[in-house]
Amino acid sequence: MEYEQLKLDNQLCFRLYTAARLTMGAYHPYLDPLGITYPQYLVLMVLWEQDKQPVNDIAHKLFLETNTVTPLLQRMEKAGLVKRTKGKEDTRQRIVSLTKKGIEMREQAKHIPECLSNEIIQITREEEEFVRMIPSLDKLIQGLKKQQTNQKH
Amino acid sequence: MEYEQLKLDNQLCFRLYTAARLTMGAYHPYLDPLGITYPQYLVLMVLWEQDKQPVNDIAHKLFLETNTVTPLLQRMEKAGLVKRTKGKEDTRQRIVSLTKKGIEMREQAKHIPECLSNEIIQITREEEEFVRMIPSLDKLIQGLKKQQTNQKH
DNA sequence: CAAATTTATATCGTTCACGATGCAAAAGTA
DNA sequence: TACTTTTGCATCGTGAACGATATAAATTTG
Repeated sequence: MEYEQLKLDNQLCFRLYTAARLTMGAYHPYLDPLGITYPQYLVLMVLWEQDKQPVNDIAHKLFLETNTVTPLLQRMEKAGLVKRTKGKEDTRQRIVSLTKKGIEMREQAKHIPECLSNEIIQITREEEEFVRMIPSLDKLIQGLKKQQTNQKH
Repeated sequence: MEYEQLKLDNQLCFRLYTAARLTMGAYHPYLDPLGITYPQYLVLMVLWEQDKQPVNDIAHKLFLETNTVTPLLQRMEKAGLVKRTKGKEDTRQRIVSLTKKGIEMREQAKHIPECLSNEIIQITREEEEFVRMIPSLDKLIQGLKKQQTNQKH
């Protein structure tokens, strides 16, 4: 079986890729009414935890590149969720802060994590094994992140 | 802690999303020389396993929508990897088949899965716990897929 | 202090991903 | 057989994701 490994069935990455897409899809019923996308929801969670952050910090916390986050923030600014102001000590920075609308959305989003986890329990009849995946995923993420930032030089 | 669950740290989906992106990134050093992307690699794996499939079958095996796969295949056709011919019994179908170039690429790609799994082992110093994630991810994928196809009516 | 380098962000081009819509062929129905 | 519905694929528009590149401000260096 020379090509046995080249089968979809045997591949972890394909499963991660698919699981991530479908899980993001599961957020649709909750995010559509708020008029936001999943990546925008991630940005909001970062800002709800700590308001007024430069683009770089947000990107770093989401493991995204700034050239992904910048247009994302521009769309969110157009939607009235955030403001982007020039930094005071460092004028190269853009400090991103929540608008009233962005702050208030936290209240509406409060129950989303619980809803999602309930859905996953209902779908899979098992929560424990997903909680158990978390440390493994973290290890993978940290390792890949380190590896890939090293590769850039 | 009213908003405790609205923290990135507590979310499985964010980890899946990030792990999937970074893992796809880990394929870059192997796929760039072949001139293909990760989703194109997935399509090739589907066709290597069984040549001459309609668009719908490919999309279904990858858990993607046909309106994602169609442009993907068009790009792959332009790159000379696949041919798309009209179906004979059902002329609505487009049968996708590998070209010589597409077939030959299998030989060059043969070692990619092994390389990737070696990298993950090296990065995380542990393979077992990732292998253990596979059934959980499959359960999640199957459950979400069923749920989301039901939701469409 | 001037020049070179680094840093923070933005812009551009390409590829996904997918909802909405369109269209022609096939299948089901009156 | 005519009509309706379904199916298979394509097109369009929007929003990511990211490599490459640009630009201005800060930092380092000579």
